[in-house]
Amino acid sequence: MTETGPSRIQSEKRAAILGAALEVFAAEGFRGATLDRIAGEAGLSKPNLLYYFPSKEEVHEALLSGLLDLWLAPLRRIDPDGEPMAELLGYVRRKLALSRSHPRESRLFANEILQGAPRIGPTLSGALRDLVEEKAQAIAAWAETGAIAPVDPRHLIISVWALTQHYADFDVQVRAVLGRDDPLDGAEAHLEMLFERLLAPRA
Amino acid sequence: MTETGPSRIQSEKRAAILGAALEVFAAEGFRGATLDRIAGEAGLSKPNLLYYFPSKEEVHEALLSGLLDLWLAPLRRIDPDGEPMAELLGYVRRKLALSRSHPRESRLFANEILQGAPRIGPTLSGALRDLVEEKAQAIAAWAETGAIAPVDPRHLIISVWALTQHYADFDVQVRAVLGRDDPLDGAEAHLEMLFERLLAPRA
DNA sequence: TCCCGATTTGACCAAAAGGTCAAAGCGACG
DNA sequence: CGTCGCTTTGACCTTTTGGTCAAATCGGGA
Repeated sequence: MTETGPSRIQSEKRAAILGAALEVFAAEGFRGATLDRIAGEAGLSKPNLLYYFPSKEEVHEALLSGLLDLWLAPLRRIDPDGEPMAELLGYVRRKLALSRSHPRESRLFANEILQGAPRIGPTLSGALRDLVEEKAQAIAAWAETGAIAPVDPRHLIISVWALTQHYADFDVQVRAVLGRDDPLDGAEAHLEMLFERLLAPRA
Repeated sequence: MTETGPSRIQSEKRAAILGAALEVFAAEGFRGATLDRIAGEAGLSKPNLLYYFPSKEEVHEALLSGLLDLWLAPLRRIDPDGEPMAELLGYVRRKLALSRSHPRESRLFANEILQGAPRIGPTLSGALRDLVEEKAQAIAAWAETGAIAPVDPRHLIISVWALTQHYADFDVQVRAVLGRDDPLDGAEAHLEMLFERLLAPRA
């Protein structure tokens, strides 16, 4: 009964495929991506790719599952018992860091949402909604005590998503406007200031 | 030499095609969209569509050209000689209104940028960049006089884009979280407040 | 070294998709 | 009401693409 995990070559090839697929799906969307291109970028042939994943759909699925977890981790780490301002600014910082470190994941997610979330729709109105509701409660409580200025907690969260993800998803446009090497540098200071001003308790 | 414009039927069919194409390109991206679907949605056959436009590329091109103009109109209307706070809040309001009235255009644009702006790339680093630079100057001047709080003008503009477009592009996600009929209603108040707090002159 | 299962590949298939074309249909104007 | 040009269509072509399969190759343990 010795459970044999996937062989070394299995994990390596599967990882290579997922890496290439992330690149291609993020850049072209699901329908625009081709197995040939993914296989080529992963350094193997199409039939070989199909040996590791039964279909294009399943490759995509493998990427998407788990993505939401990664994506929501920063929000999840908000601690209702922490110092409100620090918690929220920390959230913004973590989310922006994620955009910088995982731009392809961001674009993969953006593609899925843009297309109407055909594959993760249910999760959105399930787990996602629940998590947002939970954290919104905490934020609302903070606002009530006056620890932060009054805000609509849900729209606040949406604002964090919009502002941080934009730098990854609209990278080319941001670069065209800023013409800088790493636009994320300036973004960090800007966003920190933005949320400080937005949330600073009123006198 | 009586110039005969396009016949009534010509304009009608071309408009129908562009409408359908906007819908499909926005939802599926360029490569994901098919001529059959566009033709079907426009109420004609594929060869008939090809009678009005020489190729899929040209349909897409027709949509994209002019889109940037529409998209940048709100920014263009910022008046350097106007009242700073009113100008900027007016800009936000106009941009959000555009997201509400033209969600498909927003998604078409998002798709193009996500895919690396293969078709409007040059315009981005040309006309777009120039316009942003021009308006950034005005905003910087306002900040200098203390009429608004100090901000990085370019990142401010990017923030407006991110926040307003997000409501159109990520519509399904926003709806999943808010569960409301029209999320844009709450958004307007929220964004107005956000930018007021961000830009209100310091004491 | 030999063997057997894991891995890889070239050839192939069917469906989808962009595009062409000649012929048929239609409509406005003389 | 007949004609001529604008419009529409079905049939067809080629390329691309997701996927299959049998055969070949590889690689590590006995």
